[in-house]
Amino acid sequence: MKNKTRVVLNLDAVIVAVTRHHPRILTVSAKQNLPAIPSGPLHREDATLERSLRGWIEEQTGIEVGYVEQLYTFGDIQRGLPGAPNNPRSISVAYLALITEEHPTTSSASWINWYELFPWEDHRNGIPDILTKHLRPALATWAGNNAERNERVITAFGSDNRWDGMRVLERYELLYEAGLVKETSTRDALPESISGVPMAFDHRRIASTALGRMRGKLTYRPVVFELLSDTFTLLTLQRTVEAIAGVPLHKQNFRRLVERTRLVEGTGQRTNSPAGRPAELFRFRSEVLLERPRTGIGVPYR
Amino acid sequence: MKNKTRVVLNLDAVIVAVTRHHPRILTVSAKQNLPAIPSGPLHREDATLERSLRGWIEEQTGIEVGYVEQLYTFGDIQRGLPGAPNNPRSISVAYLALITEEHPTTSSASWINWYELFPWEDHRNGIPDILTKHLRPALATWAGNNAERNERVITAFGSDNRWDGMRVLERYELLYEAGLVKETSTRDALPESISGVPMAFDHRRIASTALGRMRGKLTYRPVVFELLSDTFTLLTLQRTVEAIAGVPLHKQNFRRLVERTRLVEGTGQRTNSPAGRPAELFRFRSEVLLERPRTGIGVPYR
DNA sequence: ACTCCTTATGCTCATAATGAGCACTTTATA
DNA sequence: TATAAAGTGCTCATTATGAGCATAAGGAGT
Repeated sequence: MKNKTRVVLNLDAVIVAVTRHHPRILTVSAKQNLPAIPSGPLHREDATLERSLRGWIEEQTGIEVGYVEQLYTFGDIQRGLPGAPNNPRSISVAYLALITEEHPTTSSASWINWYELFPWEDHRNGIPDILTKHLRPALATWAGNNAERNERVITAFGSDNRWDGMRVLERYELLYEAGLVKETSTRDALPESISGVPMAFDHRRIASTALGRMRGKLTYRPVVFELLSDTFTLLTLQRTVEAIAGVPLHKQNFRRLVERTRLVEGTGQRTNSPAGRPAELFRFRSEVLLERPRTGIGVPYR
Repeated sequence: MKNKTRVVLNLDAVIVAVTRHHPRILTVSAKQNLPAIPSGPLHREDATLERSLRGWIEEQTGIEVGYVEQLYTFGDIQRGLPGAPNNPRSISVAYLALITEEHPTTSSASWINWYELFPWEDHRNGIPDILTKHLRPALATWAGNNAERNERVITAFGSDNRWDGMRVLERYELLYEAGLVKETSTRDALPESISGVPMAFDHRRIASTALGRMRGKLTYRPVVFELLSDTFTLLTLQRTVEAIAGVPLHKQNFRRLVERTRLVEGTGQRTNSPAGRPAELFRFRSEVLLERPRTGIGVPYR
């Protein structure tokens, strides 16, 4: 073996909760007061990365996370501090962690709405103006008549009737490259109300990876339930899905789907709602873990 | 910062090619002559992990890989050599790399059929006997009347009419845990014709992750084309998909699908087939990169 | 020239899934 | 007793999916 690069390994966690239909992630404050994703070390004693991760999350925040999934490993050189070239290389293994409630925050930690980071991703009330009035024009300017750029813009941002919710990372990276977000700190950067709240380091990239992954997963695995308490109403379920997916859903059809796939079962109980007809409380049928494989390109064998 | 664990980082590559309908991965020979996935270091100079990866792949094998995608980062402690407890921890960032042809192998490298590693994954000629006659019974014995084990077996191995092609890793891990594969080297291990060819370290896990990922990706992104040369017949396309997906496809429906999504376009040319009617040669329409978002759980917005 | 083999294509059909509406019920609170 | 909020039932057009039958087009062999 020749030159082994010296490496420092960190475990980053995008900790997600959905509270009152707002999808939120936990942040701590880093240099220049920018929010950052919490991060911790790999402990020598821990047999697996995930165990270390759970460990420091609980130490630092008191939260015992439920569902955890590895997201991506970031190791680009820009991550290392700009200083001496002999600095060890910084490698981050990023995880997605889901919890069922918004926990009390410690002094240094706070929750931030995912759509404050990515305002253009929230289509629950239709196509956001931010997109049509600001971002797309700005991107068009950036692309000019560079064919490749234009194609990338189209692919990532689609047109109004072709919006792929999963391409969150692609979109953020494009905005980054176009110098439209604060992280690039060019004078082209749009105001935060449009380009979203900047984060420290490349953490907004990590957050966008997480959102994209969640949206993807949603379509073929019942991850929503990791965000809900034991029992919930169907409407809450729907709103939670909408919060992640970023699009409105047709109520009747949603219920039809949920029924058909038999994802949940009713407890007899009902909510005592503040107003309106009380809703029935449901619980997740964990038997469904062997649920329908993804529907997709002509692979039969259901 | 407290105790930073010392870490050695490696980049592993599952290099995939499909030749004459056989999906193959490149292996090198490791200790005890077991096949291993090629692996290389992270070079300090390279700005991204991917660049390092491409670099050593070309150095070691002469192959210039096309499509590359990060798979997973493995860091479980068993990976480290069992020796001194102060050994640095071994971390592997595994990548999936697709190439269009089976390249000439160097002295130490050779290609191995994916289904020699996972014989139970090949359903192209119906449910394999290996599964019904050997694996499922063996798993049933292992599970006994342990409810949790049984549920896991069902989830991973389904029943004959519920087989989720994507759960390759889950299945391998279960077999591993049940001591049925050679890597665990218990006397329970089934013969290689049933349990598949063992690999060094945890490399069969990595390979299974890759297969699962490919099968998943296949259903919503046109990755097949990374495995094909510029022009190809529709039947070749179909056979390639089948090779990865591990299931047979209905020819006419497959063609209908390909047409509808307008993934390919015909060149006027035809093959001079050895027998039978010549097929038209097609090429991939790269314009389709903004192709249909995944179809799935009630997220509209096509 | 004809037959057979092999692969490519065209078309039909039943069933299921999807996206969108309209209308109406149920229950609690003001 | 209205009103708000939430739940339900049902229809309908469109598209997707899984499966089949039938036919066309070359090439090889007789």
